[in-house]
Parts: sequence; C-alpha cells; structure tokens
Amino acid sequence: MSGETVSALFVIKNALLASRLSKRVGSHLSAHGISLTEYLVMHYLDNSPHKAVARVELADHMGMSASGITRLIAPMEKNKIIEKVANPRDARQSLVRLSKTGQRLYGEASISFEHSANELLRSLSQNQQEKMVELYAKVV
Amino acid sequence: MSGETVSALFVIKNALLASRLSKRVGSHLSAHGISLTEYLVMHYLDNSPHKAVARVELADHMGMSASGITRLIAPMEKNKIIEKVANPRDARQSLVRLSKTGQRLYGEASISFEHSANELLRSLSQNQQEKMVELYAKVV
DNA sequence: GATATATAGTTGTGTAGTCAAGCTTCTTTC
DNA sequence: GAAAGAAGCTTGACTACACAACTATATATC
Repeated sequence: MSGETVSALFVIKNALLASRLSKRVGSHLSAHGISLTEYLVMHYLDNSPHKAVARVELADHMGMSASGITRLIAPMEKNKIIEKVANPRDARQSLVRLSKTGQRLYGEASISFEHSANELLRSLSQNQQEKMVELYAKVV
Repeated sequence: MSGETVSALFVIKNALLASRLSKRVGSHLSAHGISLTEYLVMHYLDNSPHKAVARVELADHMGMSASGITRLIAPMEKNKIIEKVANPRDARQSLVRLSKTGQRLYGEASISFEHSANELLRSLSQNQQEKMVELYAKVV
C-alpha cells in the first residue's frame, strides 16, 4: 500500500471524481429531463461533422455496448429528441441524428451544464483546466 | 457548441475516460473475482488509519448511497473478504474492516491493478501523471 | 427523563447498463 | 453466385446501483 504507483492513484482518483461529477451535473441536467449520458450523446451528435452517426460509432465513443445504446436511444427517439436516418449504402445501419427539438433541448441543457461544470471546477484555474483537458486527450 | 468552456470539456472527457478505464481495469480485476468498485473499497479500508470504517463514511468516500454500500458489502462479507465490527460507542453503526483473507486478496489484486494502470497510462509521463493526481485532489 | 428529531443501516422497487443469443444484411471466397 | 463468415442492431436475462420507506438507536430539548 505504500508502494503505490502514480498511475494506480490516477485511475482511483479518476473513478471517484467521475462518480461525484456525474452525480452533481446529473442533478442539474434532470431539470431538463435528461441524464448525463443522454447529454453526452447529444454533445457528440451536435459536434459530429455529418450530424448523423451510426449506433456502433456512438457505442464506441461512449464506451458502451451496442445494446446499451439501443436502450439509451429508444426513449430519446420516442421523445422526438433524436431521429433515425436510414443509410442507403448499408441497410443494417440506422444512423442517429439530433432532431430540431433535440437541438433546442441540447442548447438549453448546455447552459445548465456549463454552469454546473464551472461551479464544480472553480478550485482549478483556467490554465489548470486546460492542462487537464489536454492530457486527457493523450490517454487511451 | 463553439462557445464551449474548458470546464464543460473537462467534465465530458473525465466521464468518458472513467468509463473506459473502469472497463479495462475491471476486466483485469475480474481474474481475482472482484470488481473495480470492490477494489476501491478494499483500497480505502487498507489505507484507512484505523482499518475499520463506518458504512456511512464508506458511502461518502465512494460517492455511493447507503443502500448501495449495503448491497456491495454483503457478498464481500459472505466471501470472508470483509468482516463486520461492532462499535461499542454506537450500536447503530457496524464498522467494516478487511479480513486477513481480504488483505491477501487486496495485495494480489493490487499487482494486477498497478500493472493495468501503468499500461493504460503509458502515453503520459511520470510528471504528467503526478500533475494530474495533484490537480484531482483540488477538485470537489 | 419523556418526547422529538436526527443518524445508521436494511429492504422493496425501479432504472441503466452488461453479456449472450439471435436476426438481418453485407462481404468474401471459391 | 452460393456458402460462410462478419458486422449492425435488438431482445431476454442478469447485475449494480439509486431512491423512498422503514427499523433501531442516539441526541437534544423541555
């Protein structure tokens, strides 16, 4: 326990922090009727160059299983946040895209999200936050 | 979407990274028959000054609910990894402590844990990892 | 010292995910 | 161009949590 490497500590603290952050941010997002996971999906779709991505790609990005994506998307589709788009080149795929409603909802939720993220990280300077984001990109 | 603050990006990337790390590390730990969550509990107990902590304290540290701790600890207790200790000062509390078996298991699992953590973070230098751990401590 | 309130923990029920198996479509190989 | 295999997605069954309601004990107030 004294011979603990830094990388082990990193993984431990990362896991615990993620748990806390997701809970706090999630409670703010719930005012918009969405979960953090749903917000992350919307964020990815909105920033995706073609605005429509395959479920497999989404699963990979989210670090989730394909079935997890199915069950996550289903209610969002029923609530008209997301719409299904057929891929003419491959009938197996059904692409997923933010609807007009979804875009508006994402915009609104983003305000809450930004606000709570700023609040939670106020003990870190802008520079420190940038450094962290930069290093995150290098991992995995 | 272009006016995204750094803190928002931080929260997003932290969540996605945690999901990936926990999956990879978890798959290594499963060789020892434990989950990442269970490992985190053992780590906390082992590093705790009195080696015995209340469930409430454990819940707080883990960012979990009290009921989550109950259901997490129950099988560990049945498997003799953890033992219950009564608190003579407060009959409501039942403290939790690593058993002899639990300590041995933790030691073994730590080797796998350290190994996979090192592997996953090999793209970061020692200095960068230390910086991250240091900054983690400042958040929340 | 009796009553009110707060705290520690467990249990019932619901939700978000996993894995394994299956269906459909696409690709490769001969 | 038929058969075999791979890829995309969904469904059934299970696990790991959360939340709300409950029990038991402890603390505070009068």
